[in-house]
Amino acid sequence: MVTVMKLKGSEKEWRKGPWTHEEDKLLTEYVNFHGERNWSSVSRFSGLNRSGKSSRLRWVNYLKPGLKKGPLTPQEQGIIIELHALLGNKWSTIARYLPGRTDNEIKNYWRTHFKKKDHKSSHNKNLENRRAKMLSYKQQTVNEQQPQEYDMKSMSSHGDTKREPSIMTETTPENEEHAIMDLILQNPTLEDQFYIPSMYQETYFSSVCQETEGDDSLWVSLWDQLDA
DNA sequence: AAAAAGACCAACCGCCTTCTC
DNA sequence: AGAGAAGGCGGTTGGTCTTTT
Repeated sequence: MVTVMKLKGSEKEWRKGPWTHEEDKLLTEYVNFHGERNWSSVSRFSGLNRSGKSSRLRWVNYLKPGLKKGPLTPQEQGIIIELHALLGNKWSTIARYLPGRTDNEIKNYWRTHFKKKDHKSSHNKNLENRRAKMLSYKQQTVNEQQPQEYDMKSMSSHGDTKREPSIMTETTPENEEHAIMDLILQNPTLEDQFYIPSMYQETYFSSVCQETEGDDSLWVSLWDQLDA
């Protein structure tokens, strides 16, 4: 059901609820002409009665060219699980490593498949241990390198325009984690390949996924095998 | 066949950060 | 420097479809 929202302190009433084809068309025309910015101007220039926030969300999650439709591949699922183990609920960060997938999609996937199931006893503990091991191990490696050797070139390779060079030189925990992740992806050591099998052993991993499709115990047993 | 439960996903909300003036 | 606006993000909700009982 579509409703109309009245904003506090404003006479403007925004339409809410599912988007129509006509609205999608208007929004697409607006973005094609004005680019992905000035979302608050969408209603003024396009005739849409949607808030800027709503318009941006619709574009980013549904209309933007290059978005992949359809179910996540076993490969993508594996990457999500492993990046979540490393990064936690940083959905937008995880999405940067999965071109064509949105943070909302990844978040929905995670909630549907894993959130409700409490694997804390074994699965989650293994993930936490792995994350700690990897960060500790890679931190050592990063500290031994010049920062410019890994930070910016890896950022650009992932199409990440948000992180600027000046920001990357700062040693915030988030930047360090990104740098570690990028370093792992670009220069995998044998140990990395052991810890992140889905990223380096495609054939092995997808065959396992196909054999055990739909079985969440795969991940528990996989971690157990690796930890053995 | 029908009701209940589960799965999936689009969209909204509120908070935080960044930008602009 | 600071206030307000805009953008971005994670959490949550609610509707629809599918599966199970």
